[in-house]
Amino acid sequence: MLDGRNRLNLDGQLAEAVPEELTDGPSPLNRAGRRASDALLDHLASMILRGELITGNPLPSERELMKRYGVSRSVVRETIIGLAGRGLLKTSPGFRPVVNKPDYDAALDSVGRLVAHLTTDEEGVKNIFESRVFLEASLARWAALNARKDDIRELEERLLRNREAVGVRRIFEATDVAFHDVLYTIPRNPVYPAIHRAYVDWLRKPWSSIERTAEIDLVMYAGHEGIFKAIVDRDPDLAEESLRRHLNTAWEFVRSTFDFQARAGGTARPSVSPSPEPASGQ
Amino acid sequence: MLDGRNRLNLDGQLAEAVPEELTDGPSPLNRAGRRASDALLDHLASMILRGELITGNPLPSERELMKRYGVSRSVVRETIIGLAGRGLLKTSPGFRPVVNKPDYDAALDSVGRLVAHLTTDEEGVKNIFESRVFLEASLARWAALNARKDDIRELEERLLRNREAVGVRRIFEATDVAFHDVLYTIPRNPVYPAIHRAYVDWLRKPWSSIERTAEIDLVMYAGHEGIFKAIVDRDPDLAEESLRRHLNTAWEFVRSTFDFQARAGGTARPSVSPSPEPASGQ
DNA sequence: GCTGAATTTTGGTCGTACCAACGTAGAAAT
DNA sequence: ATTTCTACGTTGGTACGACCAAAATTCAGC
Repeated sequence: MLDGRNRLNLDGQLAEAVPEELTDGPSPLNRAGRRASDALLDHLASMILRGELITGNPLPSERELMKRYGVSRSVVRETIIGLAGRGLLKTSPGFRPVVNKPDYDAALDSVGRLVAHLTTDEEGVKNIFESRVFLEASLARWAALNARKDDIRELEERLLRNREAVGVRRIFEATDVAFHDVLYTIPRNPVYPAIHRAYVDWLRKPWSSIERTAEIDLVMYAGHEGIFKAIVDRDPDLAEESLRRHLNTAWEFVRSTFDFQARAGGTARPSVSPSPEPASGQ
Repeated sequence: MLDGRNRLNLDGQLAEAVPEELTDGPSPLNRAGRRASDALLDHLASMILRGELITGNPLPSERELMKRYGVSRSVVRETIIGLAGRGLLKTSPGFRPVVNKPDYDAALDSVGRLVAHLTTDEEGVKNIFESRVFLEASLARWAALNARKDDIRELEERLLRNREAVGVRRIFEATDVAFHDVLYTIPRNPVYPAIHRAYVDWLRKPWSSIERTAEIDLVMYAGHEGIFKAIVDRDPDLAEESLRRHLNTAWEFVRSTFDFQARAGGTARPSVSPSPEPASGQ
């Protein structure tokens, strides 16, 4: 029996919470051109957001849902896809969708998919990167002014780890990110760490394509050290300045990679397809 | 006639751009558990982002698409829903989906749907608001250091308009937003104005529920004036400080509204169904 | 008890069918 | 000839049934 296992905790709730929209009459267009899948979507979305569907649990099977709500499988599937698109479900082909209550991370993540396309040209990456420098510089300033002792201890520790990783690409990158991350946690607002993860994610591609040598790592590390010292010295202007300089240096490396890749894939549409040729069959 | 109207310009392109994934073999699961709708989605997404599908134009009919790509209607529909979820299409029941190339605004907008749920409690609003204060304070500092003459002229003009609107709720709010908006445009990075619109959007609900009197408007205006003067005087610290103080004052008003509204919540649908009754069956 | 084969369930896709809302085109009326 | 009305085709929304292959589950055999 699979009674209490992969059935979520919605055996009861669902049954009665079924919106009238989904149960009224035969099955034609539900009132006012509202899609059945939209109604179901709203319903499930609401359940997820209210915590009635536990995060991490799989959704009931599609066939179960269609029985439960009296809709066709098409509707169920479209609903699921819609929810997934909104970040309320994680789907992977062949598996049950998993409930994914959104937090700041999920929110940023959903932008990510769009931002991804904005970061295909240098212009887009530059805009994003610039905003990052701006924010992070402010965070550095804030840190210099407000960091607690344990914040500084954490910063120092991660700085050390970064030092030790010089020359070891993967680890250096990780410790690099980890160091910067402290800056985002100091204000103790969950929004910032989420933003940081988002930045790292968005800029990962161009970032990871930059050259890496022990010398370059050392330059980067030196930047971190400078930032750290300025914060320890409680010098906001210097902290900001150091961080700006550090990230701008990094940007130079990133930018240099664009001179290469910026070949075929221009910004607008040089478009590989030579001409639309409106004449074809049809 | 409907010849060149609601057919987009993709008669030619589509035909040849069809990815092999969608054409190979009979029709079982396309390689590696990849959903056909995902493949189609990527394909269309790419076309939209590359401008091959013109923004504002309707997509071809579903039946047309299924013929074109050799997939079933289910796949086409699921693709469309997926694209809509990503903000690449605007759909309204009964009408053809409309191409909607995303920009920073659209990106932020897609987060909005998720953020909306995070702003239902004071905690969430506070986090968001705090991040706004932080960013805007930095922008004020930046403005004090780098604003051009015409930036300052613009700022002054909007400050005046704001002054004139004291006491006239709707107009005051608009000019208020307009004033702040200048700060976001000064760095000349399209990301910031988008962020501002997003903030305004997210915080609109709690914001618009605050009390409004001529006196309060005057306090707000005074805040704007202080910020403006600090920027004109090229005093970054004062500019930042003024802005912080200004927004924190506003926050006090916002916060006071939570003591009231924190009743039923009433985000989406006041919903006829009174309560989910978390204790039923199972 | 644990591994592996047999079986059931489930997601992915297809195809067909029906409804209601439009829009078009042709027929009918002015 | 212009307008009006009606029949028909198209389109999006939904339902149902059928397959396949990959999971999940069960069961047999070691």
